Amino acid sequence: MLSNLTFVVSNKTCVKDPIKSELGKRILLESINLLDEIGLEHFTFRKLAKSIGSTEASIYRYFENKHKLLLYLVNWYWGWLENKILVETHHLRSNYVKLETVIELLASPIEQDPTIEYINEEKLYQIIIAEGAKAYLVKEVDEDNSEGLFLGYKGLCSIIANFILAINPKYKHSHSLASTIVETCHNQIFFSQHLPKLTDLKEDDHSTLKDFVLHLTAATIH
Amino acid sequence: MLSNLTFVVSNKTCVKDPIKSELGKRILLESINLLDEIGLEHFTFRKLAKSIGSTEASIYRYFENKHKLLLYLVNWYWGWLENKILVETHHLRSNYVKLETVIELLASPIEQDPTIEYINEEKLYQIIIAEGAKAYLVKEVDEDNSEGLFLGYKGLCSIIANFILAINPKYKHSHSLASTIVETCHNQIFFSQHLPKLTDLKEDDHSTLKDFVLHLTAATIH
Amino acid sequence: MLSNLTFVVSNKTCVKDPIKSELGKRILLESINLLDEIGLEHFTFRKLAKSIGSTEASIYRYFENKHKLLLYLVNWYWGWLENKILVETHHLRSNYVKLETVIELLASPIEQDPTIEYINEEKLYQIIIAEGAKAYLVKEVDEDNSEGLFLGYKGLCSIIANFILAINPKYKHSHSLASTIVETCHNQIFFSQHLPKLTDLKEDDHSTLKDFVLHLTAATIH
Amino acid sequence: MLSNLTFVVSNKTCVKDPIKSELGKRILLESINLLDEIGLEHFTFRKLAKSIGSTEASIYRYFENKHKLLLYLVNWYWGWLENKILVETHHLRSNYVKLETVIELLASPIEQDPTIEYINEEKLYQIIIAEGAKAYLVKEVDEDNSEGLFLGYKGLCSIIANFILAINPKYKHSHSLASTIVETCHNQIFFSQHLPKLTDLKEDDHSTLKDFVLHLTAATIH
DNA sequence: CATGAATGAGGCTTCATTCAT
DNA sequence: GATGAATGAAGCCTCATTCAT
Repeated sequence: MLSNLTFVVSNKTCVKDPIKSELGKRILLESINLLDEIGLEHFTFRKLAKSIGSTEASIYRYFENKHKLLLYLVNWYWGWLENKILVETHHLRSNYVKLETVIELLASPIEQDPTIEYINEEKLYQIIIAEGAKAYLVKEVDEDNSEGLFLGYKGLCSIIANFILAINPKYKHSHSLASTIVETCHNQIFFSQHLPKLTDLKEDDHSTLKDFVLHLTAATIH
Repeated sequence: MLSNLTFVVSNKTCVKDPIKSELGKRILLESINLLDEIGLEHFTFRKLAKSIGSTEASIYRYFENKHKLLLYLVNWYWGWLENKILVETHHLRSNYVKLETVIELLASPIEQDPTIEYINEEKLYQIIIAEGAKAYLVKEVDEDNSEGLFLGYKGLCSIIANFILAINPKYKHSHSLASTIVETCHNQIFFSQHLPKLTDLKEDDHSTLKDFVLHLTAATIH
Repeated sequence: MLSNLTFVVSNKTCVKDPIKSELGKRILLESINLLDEIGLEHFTFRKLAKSIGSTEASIYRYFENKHKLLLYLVNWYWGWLENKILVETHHLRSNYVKLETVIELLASPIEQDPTIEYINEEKLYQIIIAEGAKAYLVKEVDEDNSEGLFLGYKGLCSIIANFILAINPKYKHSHSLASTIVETCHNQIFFSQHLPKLTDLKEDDHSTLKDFVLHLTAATIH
Repeated sequence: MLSNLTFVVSNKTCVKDPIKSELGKRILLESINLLDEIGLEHFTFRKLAKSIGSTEASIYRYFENKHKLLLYLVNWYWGWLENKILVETHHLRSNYVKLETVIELLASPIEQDPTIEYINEEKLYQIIIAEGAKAYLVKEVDEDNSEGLFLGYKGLCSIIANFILAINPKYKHSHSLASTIVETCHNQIFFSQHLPKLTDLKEDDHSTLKDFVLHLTAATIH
């Protein structure tokens, strides 16, 4: 059986892999806390350094800048999700149930994994929702892309697209639908939290989210 | 008949309405150029001041900060769109055709309006796509929301949701679907430009986008 | 008659002309003090700001970086010298006496000009000797040159070269000799101060310097 | 007969002689590459460490700082030149021809010596021209001098001065002329490469340089 | 109303160096 | 002897903002 840890984050996002040292793990832990607390715009390496009781220079040994740090976290999430999807679907027969499982996973908060003490999954999920799009909504997107920094997202969409095509091989927009599903899951939760007029979900109502996305997906494919 | 100019941008976004003075219009014109060129993160009032041949202090007379300026532009777009939708749909009988018209408008670039010389619609559309989400993906979203800075987006979604409900009054997720349509139109174009693996559209292929979103919407409602 | 002030420093070296404001003049005054005291390598805008009781940001309104500030000072010197040469030679008949006058000026410290209170000529002269060459001995020299930042030096050499050619129109290396004269005057004083084994001058012996350079020049031309 | 290798670099410039280990030689090799490529101001031990695939700490075992490293290289050049001069002149009878030989050597690029694989003579020559003066144009010059870090230059000038005096024992400025010859050879090449208005040489025209300096020297002595 | 001048604060980044292995 | 990790200090620069005119 596949384990929860069968994934690695693209190391192009970091100068040095943070999970390989105590300081690195503290950087991850505290950057998640801080990003969740103050948001990407207010987040600085200075503040992060202070909150981990270290220095900016030390953080620079791990990440070039805060954008790369965000990309690391976002890639971690994509990797975690892809892995989770594979683990939860590989034994399933029905393609439809597979896709349902994917949407279930996407529409739910990440589960806590007590064996990984340097990632707070709950907060990371909030960061993905509130800051995730900023990983690609930057002028440097093409450059980042050519460095392979979005492979995680692409991999994830590719898997979802394949599930879609397994159900309906003639559907023309499998990749678009896949990315729409992913983005919608995040957006609708954000709207439920902050702009309720833009959604029908109650705050953090993952169950309704799942209904909405599942229905939308199923209807669209057929 | 409704005119193209029957909308006003919420003046909470600005200290002083920029369209009421020459300098204000130059601020709008050049901020669109600059945002399109360098992106929100690299955009500063200093650079803007330089490119309009004025000073930062002068810009502060119009906008508190760059976030408010972005909100102004985004609201302008939402207002323009709402107005355009009303103009283009009020004479239509079929609710389905009305919704189709909305998606057509959302999936197309803004048309140039030669009578408004201080807005470059083409560039503004690019800004909406690349920076629009940053208008709400900020820690200050609740504060901004309570100041009414997202009324434009809400109004737009409300109209779309009403069209949806007119077709199928029993559909449970009209607002979620409305915001999903809007976001998807922007995201898919961005992906087509920068992350093609996440979409099936060719770069800026608005026609395919329309097909994708229209089919998704129609299937979902029924 | 020509006045002492018939020269302007190329304004490409500064963002804003420092002699046009009180703060600007204080920047000049104190940068000369500080450069003389601690040398270019140890000189920073932070230290300069502290010594003028202002901030780095304020200094940046005048000079892009310390290299540009050095170029400003060096250009001031070149301009001063060119002007001085013109003033002191234009009434002379003998070409030989003209050249002699030039060398006399080059081999002597700048005179104090009590009307210019923001330049300490004595210290500036020391800076030229100890740091002047660093104005061009940089990787950015070609870029700086194409921006016209060395026009002062070129103008000075051109004048000297013309005096040389007036004496011996057939001399093939007038520009090389001109720049050699200038560089030698500075180098020999530096050596007399710090590396006496490399010169025959006693420390700051401008009289012997003049003899040396004058003889070298005269012998070479004929 | 004197060999090409009868010289040692003053070991005061280094903590540990780099030619005595593989890493040391790599440090020399790559520091020459890097200095030539990016210049002294942009050169750091961090960059050097990266380009030799080692660490800053390792470089500190050889050199205290980049200034000492520059002094090492400059001394290597002075030592090489002194040695070369002795080798090429000791068999000559005519004092004039000896001086001519010296100028020929000074005015020519260093020859490649295939037996010394850790020094790229061609690049070192460029470094001498562009950075050499910075070895002494520093606030620490007196300190460095009292540690004997300029013995190489002094030795070189002493030899040249002796040749001058052998031709004309009554010439008063033999050391000044010697250092002027050395500096002029470097300056004129630099000017020919970057500030052509300050010289009559075509770029890297060592032949004309030789003519210029030889004539200047000969005329001055007599 | 618009602008020019100035600046406090802090962002981002690198340097030079040390310590432990 | 060489290296990997860490960091204090500082460098360089820009931002957002205010004040006086």
